[in-house]
Amino acid sequence: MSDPLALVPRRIAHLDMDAFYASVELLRYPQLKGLPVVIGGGWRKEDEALRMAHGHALADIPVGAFPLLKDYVGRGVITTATYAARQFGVGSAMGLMKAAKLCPQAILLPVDFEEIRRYSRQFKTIASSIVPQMEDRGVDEIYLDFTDVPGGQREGGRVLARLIQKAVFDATGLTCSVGVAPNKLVAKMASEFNKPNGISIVQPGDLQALVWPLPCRKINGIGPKASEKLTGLGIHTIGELAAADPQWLMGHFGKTYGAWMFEAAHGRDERAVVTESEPVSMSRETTFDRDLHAVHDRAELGAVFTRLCEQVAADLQRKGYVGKTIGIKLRYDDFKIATRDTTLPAATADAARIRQAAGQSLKRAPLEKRLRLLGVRVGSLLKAGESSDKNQAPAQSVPAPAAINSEAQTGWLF
DNA sequence: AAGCAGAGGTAAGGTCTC
DNA sequence: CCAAGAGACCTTACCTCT
Repeated sequence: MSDPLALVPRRIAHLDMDAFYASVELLRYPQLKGLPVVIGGGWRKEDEALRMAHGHALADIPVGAFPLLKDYVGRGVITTATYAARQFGVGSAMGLMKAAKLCPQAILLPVDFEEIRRYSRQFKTIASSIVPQMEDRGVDEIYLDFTDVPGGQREGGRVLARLIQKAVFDATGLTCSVGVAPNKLVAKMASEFNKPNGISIVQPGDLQALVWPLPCRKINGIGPKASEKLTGLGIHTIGELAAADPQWLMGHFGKTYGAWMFEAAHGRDERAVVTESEPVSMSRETTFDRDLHAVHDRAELGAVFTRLCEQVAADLQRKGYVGKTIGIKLRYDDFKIATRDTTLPAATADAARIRQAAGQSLKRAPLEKRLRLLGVRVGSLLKAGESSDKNQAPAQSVPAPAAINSEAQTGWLF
């Protein structure tokens, strides 16, 4: 695919569904169109009531019957906000309490994961039926390789992008934005240029005009930390980053990351569109309603801990994986995070074994401060069928049976 | 016997993404 | 006094084996 001798230059598209979670809800509740709506938070009684009480005619539920952001109590964040809500300054990842101050009258709906997955599958099926080289990038995004698709080069990819947009809309009623560029990096940026329901085409020569004026943060891979550090070094735009000395960047950001940044600023990216991949880890985590203390709230914590292990075990079994690195994650009341891992001699998907190993991990973490979040992760995954035959390994860190007993003696339920 | 280099594993922390 | 959940990947440190 990424044949360097290819006669035709690559044309890569990035497709991003517009305000996906919110748009899916608007399909059910068209009466909310144009109003500030945010999706997020946890499950609440009134949400269930909303859907049950009015049952079959969702579109007839009066706007006044919907729960409002200002009435929310809890620790959730916003997953998606409609464009009307974004006018008020609320947006993804913002705490709901903070958002309620900015836009109290916004309607708040919970995420309906089943519905989201349904539409997600639907738009991906449509897109891949037109462009088979599709890379799944989560629930609302994909990359498509236009290069070898007949007509994929026409107008730089605009014709094909338009076709896909229309097909997705006809099948789902949802709009998306598409960027087409010589590679994934630039296509990803381009899909943002014309949101919502837009298409933007970037040719190699357009980099200077379209990309260089943007802040470095727009590069997928430069997050808040790196962005902040760049600003401190006097680099604000991608153009400035491109003009920086690569050696100097490597000095400040490390060899790998510094070199990558420089390449990215020049719009260079050779990554292929990857049509399939295996998961590396699976995890479950939860934030408590209130901060818990390991000693004082021992029982509550133990119950949550067991449930997380059962959930992750069920996830593994359902998807047919086993794993041997069992980890826990803690977030303390000060938001600091601690993780601990234990590697088992053999991969497992058994809740009790995961629980036991996770307990080993947890015992090694500091438990003085109050806890806000607890998580359980299983890594080093293998397909459940294939036993890990080779690499039965030194088995160094096997928790000895004695450790299990001593654990029982401590009375500490982990 | 001791030391070193390289490979590979493991553990912990951090960053980034949607 | 706000700030979810799930997952990927990177760096650093340390260990063991050869």
